[in-house]
Amino acid sequence: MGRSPCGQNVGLKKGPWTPEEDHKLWAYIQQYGHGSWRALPAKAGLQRCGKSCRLRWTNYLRPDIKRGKFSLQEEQTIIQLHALLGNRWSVIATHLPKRTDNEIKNHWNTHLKKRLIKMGIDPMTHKPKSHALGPDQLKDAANLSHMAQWEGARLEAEARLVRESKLQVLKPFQTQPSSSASAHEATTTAPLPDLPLQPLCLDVLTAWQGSWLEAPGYNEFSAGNFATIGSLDSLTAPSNISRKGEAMGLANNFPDEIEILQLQGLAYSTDGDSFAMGNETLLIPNIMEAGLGDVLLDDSNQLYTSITNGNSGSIAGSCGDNFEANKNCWYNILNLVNCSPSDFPVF
DNA sequence: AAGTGGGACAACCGCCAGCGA
DNA sequence: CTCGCTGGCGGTTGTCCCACT
Repeated sequence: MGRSPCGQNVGLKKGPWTPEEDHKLWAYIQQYGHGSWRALPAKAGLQRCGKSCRLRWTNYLRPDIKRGKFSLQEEQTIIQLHALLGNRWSVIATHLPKRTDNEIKNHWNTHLKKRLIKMGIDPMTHKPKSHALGPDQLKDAANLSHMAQWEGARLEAEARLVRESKLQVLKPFQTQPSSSASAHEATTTAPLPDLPLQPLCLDVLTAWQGSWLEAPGYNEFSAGNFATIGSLDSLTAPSNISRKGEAMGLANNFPDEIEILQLQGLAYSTDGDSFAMGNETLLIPNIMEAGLGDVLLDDSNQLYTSITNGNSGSIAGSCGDNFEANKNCWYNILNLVNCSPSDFPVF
């Protein structure tokens, strides 16, 4: 490729950013947007490579970043998403508004990983290190693994949708340099209204799932129809999902991203107990009909409270809102949601 | 006061995918 | 299809700070 690595160019500065550099970068992006990161340093008068500027902006200077301590709920979300997705920090970050993937990754490595280890839980598999499951538990674990597989795919698709919907929302206005990394096509200084750039989160999906479940005719989206989509890639690719929706004559009066989300919900819900994808037919426990999103974040944004409301096998009792007071439930979920992506050849 | 070790977090590096020419 | 460029991602390293000896 012939491109010299960032920082190896003569005269380019490395290491911690100074307040002056921050101000230059901030001021430039506020005024012009970042445009091409490669060209930005020279234009902004910075002795840095473009990549360094981009990282500094996306991980630190961006105004839509929340800094400071992670809340308990954020930590629980990270752990649960990590169980589903593994080290896919960017995907996890889309479900934690205002947190960057780098921040989440650091927090995992320095806090959460160690905490899980202290609790005797393998941070990679999210399994207790010495724990033998009985036959019933193994069955539940297998079911939940399948569910986790689907949920992982859905979360990834959501992350992609968040990125793309942000771009779509920004397009008519071009750029608000301070708004987010998604403004990376930005080159103009057109003023923008405050846009709703919060990542679409699990509870949004839950809400939409609720809406389509009540909608007439949703049962038409049968397992057979869905199976024709074929591969997981085509399932999770928004464009394909969108086309599928059009082909099925679904309502067009929603914004694109909402329609796609609705279809994602449909992808999860059948009137039967199973649907097929590729060569695999999945059995879906009742809990699946509510979506694992309900497990992660219910309507009140509390974690793990609704898993026990479904007929989810051997998970008994009720997880309350407070983590400390409900460690057992927390352990149960960790025990059963064993869904390291590497376990799933589909991925 | 100086040295040391560890924690926390910022920043860098290398790889990869997507895109346009 | 290939090539080169760009930006994104995940893993790793560097730096700072603080507690402890």
